Amino acid sequence: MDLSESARAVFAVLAAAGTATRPQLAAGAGLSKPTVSSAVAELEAAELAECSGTVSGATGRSAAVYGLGPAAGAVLAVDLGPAVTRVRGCALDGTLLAEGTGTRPDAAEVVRHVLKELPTGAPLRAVVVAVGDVITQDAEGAGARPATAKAGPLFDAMAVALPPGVPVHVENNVNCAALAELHEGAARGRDTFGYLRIGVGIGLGVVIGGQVLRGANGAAGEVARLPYPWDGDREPRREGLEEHIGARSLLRRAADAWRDADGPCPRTAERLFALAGEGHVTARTAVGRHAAEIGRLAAAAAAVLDPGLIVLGGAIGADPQLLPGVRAELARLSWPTEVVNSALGESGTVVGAARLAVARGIETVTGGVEAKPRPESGFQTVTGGVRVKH
Amino acid sequence: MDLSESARAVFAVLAAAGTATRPQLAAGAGLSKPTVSSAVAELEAAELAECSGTVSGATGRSAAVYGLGPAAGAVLAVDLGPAVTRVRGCALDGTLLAEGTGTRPDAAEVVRHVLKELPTGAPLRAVVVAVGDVITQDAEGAGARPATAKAGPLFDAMAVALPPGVPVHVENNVNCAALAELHEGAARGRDTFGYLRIGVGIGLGVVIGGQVLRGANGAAGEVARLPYPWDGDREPRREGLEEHIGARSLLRRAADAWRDADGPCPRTAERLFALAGEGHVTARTAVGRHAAEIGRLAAAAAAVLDPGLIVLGGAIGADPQLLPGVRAELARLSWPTEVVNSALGESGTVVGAARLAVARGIETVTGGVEAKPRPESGFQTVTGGVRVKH
DNA sequence: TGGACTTCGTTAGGAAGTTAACTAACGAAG
DNA sequence: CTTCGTTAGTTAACTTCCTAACGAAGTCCA
Repeated sequence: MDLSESARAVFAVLAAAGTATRPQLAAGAGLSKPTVSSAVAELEAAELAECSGTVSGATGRSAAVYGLGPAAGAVLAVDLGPAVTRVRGCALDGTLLAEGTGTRPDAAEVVRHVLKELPTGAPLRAVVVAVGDVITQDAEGAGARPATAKAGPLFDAMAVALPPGVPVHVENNVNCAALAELHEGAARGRDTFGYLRIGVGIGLGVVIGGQVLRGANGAAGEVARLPYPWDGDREPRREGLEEHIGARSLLRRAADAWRDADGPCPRTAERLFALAGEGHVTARTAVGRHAAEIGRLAAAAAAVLDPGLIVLGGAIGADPQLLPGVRAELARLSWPTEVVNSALGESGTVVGAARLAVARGIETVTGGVEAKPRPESGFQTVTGGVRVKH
Repeated sequence: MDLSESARAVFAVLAAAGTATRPQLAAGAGLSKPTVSSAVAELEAAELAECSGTVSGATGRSAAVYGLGPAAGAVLAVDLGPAVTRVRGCALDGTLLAEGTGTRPDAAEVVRHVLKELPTGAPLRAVVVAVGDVITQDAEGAGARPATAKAGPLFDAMAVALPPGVPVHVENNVNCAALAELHEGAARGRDTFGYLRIGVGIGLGVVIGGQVLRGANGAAGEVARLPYPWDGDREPRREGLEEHIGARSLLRRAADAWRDADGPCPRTAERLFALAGEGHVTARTAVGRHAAEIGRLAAAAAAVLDPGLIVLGGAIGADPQLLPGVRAELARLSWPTEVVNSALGESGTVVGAARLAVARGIETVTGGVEAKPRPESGFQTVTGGVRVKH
C-alpha cells in the first residue's frame, strides 16, 4: 500500500477510464511511457490493476489492455428517499456490481443485501448516503452521523448495516442527482449548469466548473427560500415559494379551476399531466400556468448564476409538457439559457451518489493526486477496426 | 526570458508576498532550499528579483530579503465609470505606482498621464478595464475591443492611449469591486461571498472559492433580471427589479410619501439618507422600507448561493443605515448570513481591477504555474524582534 | 511469404529536484 | 572574548521522471 506518486496518478486515470492501454494511461496521466510502465508494474504487484487482454489498431503492435484488479475494491451508494431506499454497489471504475431497492423502513436490510453481493475480499472504500436535507458539513469517518434534523433517525437506522471503519459521506440528494446529470445525463459535456427539481418540494443543484456548490451552510440551491410573493405591497413569506410551486399547490390550483364538465378532478400530478397530454383543456391550462411559474423560478436561478443550461427533474419537473412554457418565460425574463429534461429520472440520486462514492473511493487509493493530461496528444482516438482479445 | 519551472513558481510567491526571504519562498512555493537558491539566482540574473536587505530573527543567521526587480514591470487598471474614470498603475506586488482620476470624456488623457509616471524601461504586462456592462467573453490581445453594447464607444475612446502589444482584459465593474472586497476589503479572509451593489442600477458580484463567477453568458450576478413582481396573479416584467430597487425608485417612493410638513423633498439619495440620519420620520420610513426590499434581494441571492456573507456596496447600498433592516429581512427569510458594508467605497472597482491586472501580469511571467505550499511548515511566523537592514 | 511500415514497450543517459549533511553567520550566555 | 544554540545557505548523493533511441510485435501489400 505504498504506491509512488506516478502509480497513484495512473490508477486515477485507469479508474476513470475503466480499461486503458499503456499509451492511453500515459496520455491521461501526463506521464512518459517508461514511467507508466513502472507504474503499471507497481499496480499489478499490488493487484490494483490487471491485464485484461490486448487491442490491435489498424497498424502496429498490439497494446496490452489493463483494468482494475481485485484489490481495487468497491464503494456503496445509498439514496434514502422519502418513500424508497435505493442502494448500489459499484467498482471504482463505476461499473454496477449489485443493486437493491426497498421501502423506507427496510433501508438496513437492503444495504446488507447489496453488501453481501459485492465480491468478497475486495475492500469497501467509501459509502455515500444521499438524504433530502441540508448537509451542514461533510460528515466523515466510521460511524459518523450527519447533523441533519429531518434525516437523522432514518440515517441511524440504516447505518447499523454498514461495516465499521469505512468512511461515510452524506450529501444532499438534489446535489447527487445534479452530479448524475453532469456525468451521465442531460448535462454531459458541460461543466456548469443548474439542476432544478420540482416535486412535492423544490430544490436546485448547482454545478460550477464540474463541482457541486454547497454554500456556507450547505444550503446553496435551497430555492424554497427565494422571496415569494414579492411585490411592492406584499411581504414575502418564509418558504412561500415552495408552497406555491410544489406539487400540492399545482393540484389545488387545478382543482380550483376544475369545472363539472371536466370529469373527475385529478388527485395526482401524474394524472393531471396525463389528462393534459390527451388534450384536456382545463388540465392543459393548469400545466401551462405552472410551466410559467417554473420558468420564473428558472429565471431567478439564471439571474444569479447564468448557468447556460437548466435541467428539469423531479416528479413534476421531468414532464416534457412543461418545457415550452418554461423556455418561453425564461427567454422573456433572462439570458439565453437552454432548458432540457432530466435524462435519468428517479434513479438520478443513487447514480450521482455512486459517482461521488467512486470519486471518494479513488481518493482513498490515490490520496488526492491529480492527473494533468498531456497538452498536445490527448487520448488516441481510434476511428475503427479495433480488435480486442481476451 | 527562459525561466525554469521552479523559478516561475518562486516568482509567483515573491510577487504575492512583495518581499520575502529564501526560507519563506521555499515554504510558499513548496520547494527545497537548494532549488530556491538556484531559482533566485535565475531571477536575479533576469533582474526579475533583487536583494533589498537582510532580516535577523531572534536568533540565528540573518536571511537575505528579496523583492521584485526592475524587469518585473507594471500593470494598469482602468475603471470606466458612468461619470468618473479612475486609473491606477501598480507593480506586480500590488504596490501603487501612479494614480489618476478624470471625468468620463478625459479617459484617454488620464491613462496617458498615469502611464507617463510609471518607471521607464519596465515592461507594461497587462491592462484591465472595468466597465459597467456584461462581458461576453474575455477580450484579449493588442487592441482587443470588448463586445459590450453600452461601454463599447467609451472603451474605444480610452483604448487609443494604451501602448500596442499589451494584453487588455475587460471585466465587469461589480466583479472587480467584489474582488477588491475579497482581498483588501470587508470580505478579507473569506473565499465565498456575494457583493451586492445598489445604486442607480443593481448588481451582484459572486465570489466562490476565491474566484469570480462569470457564468455562461458572462451574466452571473445580473440580479436586475430576478423575476419581479412575482405573485400568483401578476406577470414579472423584464428587469422589473432594477426599476423597483434602483436609486430613482427609492426617491420616487419617498416623494410619494412626502408630506408638506416634511420640508423640501430630497432630490438625491444622499440627501434622503442625511435626513434619515437626522431622525426625519418620513425619510426614515422610506429608508427602512427600502432596506427590507434590499433584504429580499439579498435573500434571493442567499437562497441560490448560500454565500455566508453579503457585502453591501454602491451609492445607496453602502449606507450603514440600511444594515439593520437588511439583516432583519434576510434573517426572516433565509439562512444565517452575515451582512456588512463595503470597506472600500467608490475606489473598490479600480482596486479590484488592479488586483486582476496584477494577477494577469504575474501570469505573463509565470505562464500560469501554480505554487503549492509545503504542508507542514508554512511561512515562518516571526513573533517579534525582527531587525531589517537595507 | 517477405519486406515496409507503424505502433508498443524497454533500455540508457540526462535534467530537475529532494534529502541529508556540512559550513557560515548571528545573538546570547558565561 | 569564547562558546553554544540557532538559523541561512551550499554541496553531494540519490530519486524520479523525461527524452531519445532501439528492439519487439503487429498489419498491409506486393
